[in-house]
Amino acid sequence: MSQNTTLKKISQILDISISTVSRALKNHPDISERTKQKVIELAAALEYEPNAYAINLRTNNSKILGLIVPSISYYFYDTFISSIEEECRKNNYTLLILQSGDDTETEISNIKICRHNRVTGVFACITPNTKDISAFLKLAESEIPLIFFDKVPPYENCNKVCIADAAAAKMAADLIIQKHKKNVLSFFGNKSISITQKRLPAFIEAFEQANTSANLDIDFALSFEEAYEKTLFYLNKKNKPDTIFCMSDEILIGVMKAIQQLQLKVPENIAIVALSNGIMPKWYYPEITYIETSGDKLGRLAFARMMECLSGNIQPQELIIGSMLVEGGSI
Amino acid sequence: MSQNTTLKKISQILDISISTVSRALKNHPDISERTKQKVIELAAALEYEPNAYAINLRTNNSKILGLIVPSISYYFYDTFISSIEEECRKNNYTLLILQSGDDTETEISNIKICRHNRVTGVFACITPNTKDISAFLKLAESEIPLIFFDKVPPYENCNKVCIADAAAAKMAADLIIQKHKKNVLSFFGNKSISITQKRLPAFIEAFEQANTSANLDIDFALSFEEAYEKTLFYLNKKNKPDTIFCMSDEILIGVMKAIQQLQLKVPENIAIVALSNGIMPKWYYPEITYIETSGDKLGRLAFARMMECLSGNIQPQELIIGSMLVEGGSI
DNA sequence: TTGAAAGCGCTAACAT
DNA sequence: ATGTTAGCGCTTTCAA
Repeated sequence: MSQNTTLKKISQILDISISTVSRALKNHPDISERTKQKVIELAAALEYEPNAYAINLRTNNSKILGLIVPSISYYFYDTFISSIEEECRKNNYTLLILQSGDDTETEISNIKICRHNRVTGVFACITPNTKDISAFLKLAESEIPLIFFDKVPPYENCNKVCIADAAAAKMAADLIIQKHKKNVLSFFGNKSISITQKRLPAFIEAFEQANTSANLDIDFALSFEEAYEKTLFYLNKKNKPDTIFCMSDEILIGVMKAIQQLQLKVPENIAIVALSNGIMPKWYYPEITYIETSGDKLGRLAFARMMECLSGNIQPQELIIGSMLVEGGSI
Repeated sequence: MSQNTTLKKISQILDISISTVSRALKNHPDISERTKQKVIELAAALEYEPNAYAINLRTNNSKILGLIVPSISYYFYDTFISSIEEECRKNNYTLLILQSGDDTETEISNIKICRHNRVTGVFACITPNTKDISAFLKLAESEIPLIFFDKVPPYENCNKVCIADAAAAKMAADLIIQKHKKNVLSFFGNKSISITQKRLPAFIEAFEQANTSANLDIDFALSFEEAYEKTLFYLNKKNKPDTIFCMSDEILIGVMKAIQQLQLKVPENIAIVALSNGIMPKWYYPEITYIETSGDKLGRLAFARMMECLSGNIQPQELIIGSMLVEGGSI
């Protein structure tokens, strides 16, 4: 029933024109109070629901925002997504969430879905395999505001919203140094993604500047399984690490599995420091000490930037959000 | 640019009528090959993208499916969502994912968003707090197919797609009995949700039927924190359990945190069995033995059922999907 | 084989 | 304060 109530129907019942009904429902000042009331009442009674498609066809404003992300779950994005969702709800936008799953073809297809649904703007976090971002840039050319977040392309001329990757990595390194750790194993993610490219050098530089005698091993893991395998390997060596740094939750999971297997005590036998949005660190005992890379704050910032773009402030900008140390008991 | 290409524009350039262009693009048999080719080429060159809003306004078919779920991440739903997404992509549907976050108001607002965007159908998993499902049922009254999945309401006359909750719980119980466990602690989730109501009695019944001398403790945990606290409590008792059953991933996380804290060896000191979609059990060492409640298969089934509803097979049905034992090393 | 025309539901400029 | 009208982009019936 609510599906069929239209302005026309209301206007016929009330024997007034369609435009009067339209105006009454929008609380237009021209319309008399009496008419307004009649219309609003009837609309409520008939459960009138404006036809979003007609509105968009007419106004060219879908009030849908697209969100393209490698994966919805487990790691960083869930808090980001939740905060964007909340903002959308507050501001009467519909959020269209699309997972690309590390697959560039699906990513392209997701961009098409955004176009097809004529989204008002797009939030995008690129997959580790994304080299060619021309399909994304075309959105921006079509005047669809585009905001990259977290894993962003190495391209200057676009909107980006990132956490302070370098600063966070440095904080982690400084913490480890300050605790006088002597043999540090640090795991980073895919070398070709922006966050690794920012975190890794900052981490190394912090150690160099500290002028410490600590040994620093750097390795990479692209999945939790790989982090697990490699951790086992390192912890079975003669000169085994006293500290492991995990660039991401994914890595943390693998490292912790290996530590469980070897029955090491944290932090007595091995110290752990991670970069995380803070959900998984609480799943372990002792809770993991981490540098918070807040998806929540990042989401709010991205949304605010989107609103700015939509209201005309189009100059590409890169925004950075700070992070902070959250102490668990793992170091 | 692609934003502005319309049938009209193409028709003007080619000096033919709009309807001919429309037909040519749809490969309508009436149109000559020559015309078709010309049109298709030009459309490609101008990056023509059909206006979904105009189509929907005309045809009343949005090809958007809504998915309303308590939470996108961490636990069961991600595999379910991914498989639905894949089916949608294959079948040219857009999936609108909406999180309710255990909040009934947000859930209602999500239903409204579905209506507003005139979705073709809705998949819904209700929150633990949802008592009143009338807003959902109204969708079905408006002839929007509605398929509940996983956590479904206690209401006969609607479509449901569930895992074999009772059978899965029985499998877990049988496994524990067969391993001659003597002191079993079992954690269940919120008593007011359907899956608990199905799993709990089946679990208990399996023990009763087995006529074992084993002691069975039943308790409930609504969050991973609660599972953690309660596990600590039970494991510090004199007569401590030799086995813990976890009804969900959420509970498993809490239980495992307590086990880490107490430095118990799995399965020597304590055995674990869970119900899970299989992602988290692999995060622990030894990997957790679980009864698979496959979100993936459930998603495919739900989608297939949706397509059936859309093609007219509207009789409410409850579909159940089997589960199976996946051995880890935790019992 | 192609074109003309109506209409989906709505908004907004232009009457009155 | 209210009505008339045109048109957003598309599909589809009817006509040629």
